[in-house]
Amino acid sequence: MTRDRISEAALRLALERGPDAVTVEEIADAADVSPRTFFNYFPTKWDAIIDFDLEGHEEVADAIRSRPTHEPPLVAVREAVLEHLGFDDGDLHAQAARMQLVEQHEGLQRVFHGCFAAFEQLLLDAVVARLGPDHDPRDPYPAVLVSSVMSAMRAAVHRHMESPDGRSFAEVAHEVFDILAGGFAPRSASPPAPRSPEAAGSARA
Amino acid sequence: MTRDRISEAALRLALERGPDAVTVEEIADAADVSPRTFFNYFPTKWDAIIDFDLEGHEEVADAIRSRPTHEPPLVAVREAVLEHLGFDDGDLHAQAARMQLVEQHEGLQRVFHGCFAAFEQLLLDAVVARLGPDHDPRDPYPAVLVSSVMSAMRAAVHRHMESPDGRSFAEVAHEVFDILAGGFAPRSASPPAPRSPEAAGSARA
DNA sequence: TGCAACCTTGCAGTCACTGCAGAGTTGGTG
DNA sequence: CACCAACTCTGCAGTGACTGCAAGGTTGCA
Repeated sequence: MTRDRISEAALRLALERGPDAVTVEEIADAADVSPRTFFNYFPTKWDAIIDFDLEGHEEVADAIRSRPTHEPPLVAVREAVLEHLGFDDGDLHAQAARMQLVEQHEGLQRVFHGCFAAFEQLLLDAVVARLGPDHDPRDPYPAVLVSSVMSAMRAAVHRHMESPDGRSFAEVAHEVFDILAGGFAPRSASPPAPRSPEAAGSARA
Repeated sequence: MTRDRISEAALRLALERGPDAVTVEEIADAADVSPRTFFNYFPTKWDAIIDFDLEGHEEVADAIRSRPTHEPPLVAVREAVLEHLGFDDGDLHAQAARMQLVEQHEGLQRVFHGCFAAFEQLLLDAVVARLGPDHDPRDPYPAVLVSSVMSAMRAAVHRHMESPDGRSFAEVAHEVFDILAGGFAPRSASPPAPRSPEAAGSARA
């Protein structure tokens, strides 16, 4: 909870004055801890603002591992991600604020991408595990798959943040997964392709 | 050339002692400049080690813009990237050293991903431009496409660095693009799918 | 000779971040 | 109650990254 107080104060102050205009000392003050304590919880100022927590994400990796082995990798990842990353609106609101900051600030962008990369590594391990020990470790397929999924999720989050047009996050996420699964085939029209009901639950059917 | 001397010294020293054990002052000394001059060329120590230069990459973006408009976006990006990112072995050798550092060091990883993201933005702008002004700006397709291509390139670079088994970088790059174009379809076997000659030059044919 | 543009530098200062060692709780054990 | 171990928080001192400013040197051009 000390951790939460710190990251909360960090985000709030960063939003108020901009990330660069906030010092660690001020964040620590606002969170009622000493500057030294700040660094017991976060390695850098940027990490406190982003407050990326990998613990919840390990569930996703576990979910990938426990999907039926006959499933194509993309489907397994898709289902695991969509099931366990069920962003509720509360999350989304805080995340939206962070996103806005991240977009504007290069230092934050770097940290943000780094955090995503850490998550990516978790997923990659899971996908590789699914493929079995006799799979060629030099095969770039799993890495490309996982990276692309992460990219797609990033795009979905952005897309959902920037223009709140009523579409749920799940809808956008499904759309981007369809783009991946379709091999980036050119679409006839730009408006979001309506998804057939059975496609939504394809892997479960 | 001052810039080159600095980044060269930075990379060399970082390789010798590890990135954390090198100070800006030492790098500046090794490059025969003052520490202050160092910061005239690079905003941070990590940037000097990575020395990511966007200028060359704008060519790729231009190439995307000038591909025939009837080409599917993925093909246009693929051809533009493969044509202009023709890593020669000299580049690859220096890059390999950097990669090795980046893998081991989290701070460097962050900067590295940030640089890639900047490149990504260039490509994204180009792809969007190709789609024309009447394209729905909220369509996540271009972002997903470009991100995935970048992911694939990263994977290709890693793959090519880690296990030098004689395959050229172009071969690996083609393979990862095929993975994207195939919608991540499960492959029957893991060994790298042999590519037919005409597929290699597909878009040019 | 003088001027303008550019590169380089020193200086002073702020702030991020670290290792260490001590102080304060808390909870369990004799 | 006395004792101890574990944990959290804190102060301090120190290193090093990074910035703004103002000055010196060099080049090239009128």
